[in-house]
Amino acid sequence: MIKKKISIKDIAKLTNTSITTVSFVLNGKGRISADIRKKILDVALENGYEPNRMAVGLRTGESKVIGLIVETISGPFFGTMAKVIEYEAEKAGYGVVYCSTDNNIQKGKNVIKMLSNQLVDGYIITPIKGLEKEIQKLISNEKPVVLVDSYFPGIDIPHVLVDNYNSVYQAIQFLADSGYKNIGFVTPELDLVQLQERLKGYHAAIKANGLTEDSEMIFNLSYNSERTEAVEAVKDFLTRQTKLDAVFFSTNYLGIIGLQSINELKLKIPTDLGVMSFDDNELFELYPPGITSVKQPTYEIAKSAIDLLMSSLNDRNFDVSNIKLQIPAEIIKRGSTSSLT
Amino acid sequence: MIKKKISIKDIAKLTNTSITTVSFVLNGKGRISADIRKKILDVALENGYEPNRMAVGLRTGESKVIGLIVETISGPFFGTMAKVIEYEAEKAGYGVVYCSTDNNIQKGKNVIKMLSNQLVDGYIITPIKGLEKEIQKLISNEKPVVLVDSYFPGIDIPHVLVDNYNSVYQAIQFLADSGYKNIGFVTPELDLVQLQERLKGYHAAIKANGLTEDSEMIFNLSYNSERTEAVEAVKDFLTRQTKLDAVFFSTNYLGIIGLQSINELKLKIPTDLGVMSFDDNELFELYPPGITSVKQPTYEIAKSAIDLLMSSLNDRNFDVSNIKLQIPAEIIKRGSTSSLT
DNA sequence: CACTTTTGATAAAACGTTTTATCAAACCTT
DNA sequence: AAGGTTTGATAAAACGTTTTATCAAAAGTG
Repeated sequence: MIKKKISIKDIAKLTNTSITTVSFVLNGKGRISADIRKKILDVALENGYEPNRMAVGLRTGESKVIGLIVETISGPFFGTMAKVIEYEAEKAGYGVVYCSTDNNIQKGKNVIKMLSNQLVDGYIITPIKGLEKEIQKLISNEKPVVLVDSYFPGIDIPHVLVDNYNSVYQAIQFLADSGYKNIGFVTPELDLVQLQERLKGYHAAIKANGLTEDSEMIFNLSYNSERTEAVEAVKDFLTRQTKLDAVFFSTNYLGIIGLQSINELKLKIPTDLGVMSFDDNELFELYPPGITSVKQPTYEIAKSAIDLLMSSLNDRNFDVSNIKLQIPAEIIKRGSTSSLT
Repeated sequence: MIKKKISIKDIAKLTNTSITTVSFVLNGKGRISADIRKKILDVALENGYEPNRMAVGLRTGESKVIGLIVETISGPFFGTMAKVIEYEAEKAGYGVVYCSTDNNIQKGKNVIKMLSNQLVDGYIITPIKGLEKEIQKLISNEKPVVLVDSYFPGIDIPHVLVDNYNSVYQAIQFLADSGYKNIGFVTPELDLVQLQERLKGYHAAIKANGLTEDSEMIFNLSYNSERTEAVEAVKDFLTRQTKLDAVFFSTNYLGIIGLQSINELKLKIPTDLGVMSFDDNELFELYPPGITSVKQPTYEIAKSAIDLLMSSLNDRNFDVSNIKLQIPAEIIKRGSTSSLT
């Protein structure tokens, strides 16, 4: 019952032709008469022929697989990202492999090494500091790379991400317009450009609106802490900074931590405290009274990234190294920021 | 600057040995003297040699990649699943490719076809009706398969999933013990065994506790409806069935829809209505007053599945076809089911 | 010392493709 | 009809491994 996979050689035998002829027909190359062509195509279809990817890969040096290296494989950002990329890749005849770095440099290096053994034709990567060399090596080995969600300042690698600075600026502006005066900022203690830019956006908007500036109102949360510890830390921050009338969480994960903290402190949103978070999610939509958020254009980011990658894959001397997209975010207004109404 | 990848042949040349010798040393096979061995190893390390997976795959017929085919690539079930499998696979020197079926038979077939071209050595699949033939073909082609989350009744393919029947039975039992008498059941109109078993568990527990039995209290929600439609449908159901004092949602997704419906109807949980859902998630934890849920042992399921797959991969004539694991779930008790306190 | 056995190393085939170079036959030219 | 050109088909090499079969030299045997 074990049916051996049929090969190009078998088809040649079955049709009294040569391997070359079969290959030509199947790939639409060479010049083969219509009747032989038909005969071969028929036999191939009949026997459900599928080329051996390994052999093709070995011969052509292409795997028709792209690698998606992401910070963490759970999370809504990854979800849509993966879906879009999978869909687009499939249309172009590519498969997708996913890997996660978990914000760990060593793991990132391993993952890249593993994928780079001719396993993958191109990469979409959410980069983290420390991986600059490895990623540049990929590029110098002719493997196209597109970064998403972050980038390496000063290094010319194409990337596409949300406009962190301006979206946070507008978020804080929105809070200011809503009447908040003392706006706190909670951010993870991670050395990532995108976080720094969010912070810059915050600073700029605070200054521009003449709101309270106080470094005490900015809280750097240690990234490694357990969830419960993190909640405690945020609670601690919120109880210390009693003057706050609103708080902005710079990441999705932190926003959730924040909600839990606020809930445990029995603070009322938005009357005791206005709340806004970066990166929308389902919880923010449903959690009463609805949490105002900065919604990343995840679909657009993913789509641009895969399009970019496909372009470099299809046209090897199409220089993409200077393509740097920053896509505006959308502010989703919900009940958590309307203390005045 | 483009450094060509070094091959076994290059190493042979560099060390004045033969290809065979290098291969033997690198794979710990054959018998090679210690000094030659050292020389080869040194050169290999120095030049960062990595075998060409394509060539190895072509020669050995193994790709060292396993395929994970899942219903949907977002969602918390997939998240942990992927993480565990990735981790365990990597330990054993395997990579992982992910694909989703989106509950669509045709897409499932495509995905399997794509992976089966010698691209993948083994599969972990969340099966859907209609894929029986394709999956059996994989097995008869010597590719190990482990099903998760569901299975094909009457077909001997190893699988591991939560004990749907008993966990829902216990859930309803818990609701009964909490004093609820008129318990509704909302389930997607999908022809999946696991859903049928959840429904059976419901029926059995209702009967065993002498609670109100009424087919009107069971609501089959059309799966294809848009989210807003789904919410309207559930709202409609809840307003029609005024006698309900509690409702059980048979899937995570439905639980969320349910929460939104209940919220829009301005019903109070748990005083107006007790709420419980299958499959825990972050929203249920944080959404006030906390939603009681049946928490799937996702980690255990994933771990068992990958262990099983690895066993069949490592020992080809180890018969796993009769391994059928049903792992108990845990009931997470929260505020949504305590109207009496 | 003449032989068998063990040791250490290798040549060569095979895996299934793609592609280049080649070639005979058929078709045009004039 | 001789030369040139197009057409249709193929042989063979190559991609980078693994593995079987082979073999010379070294070591063991009586």
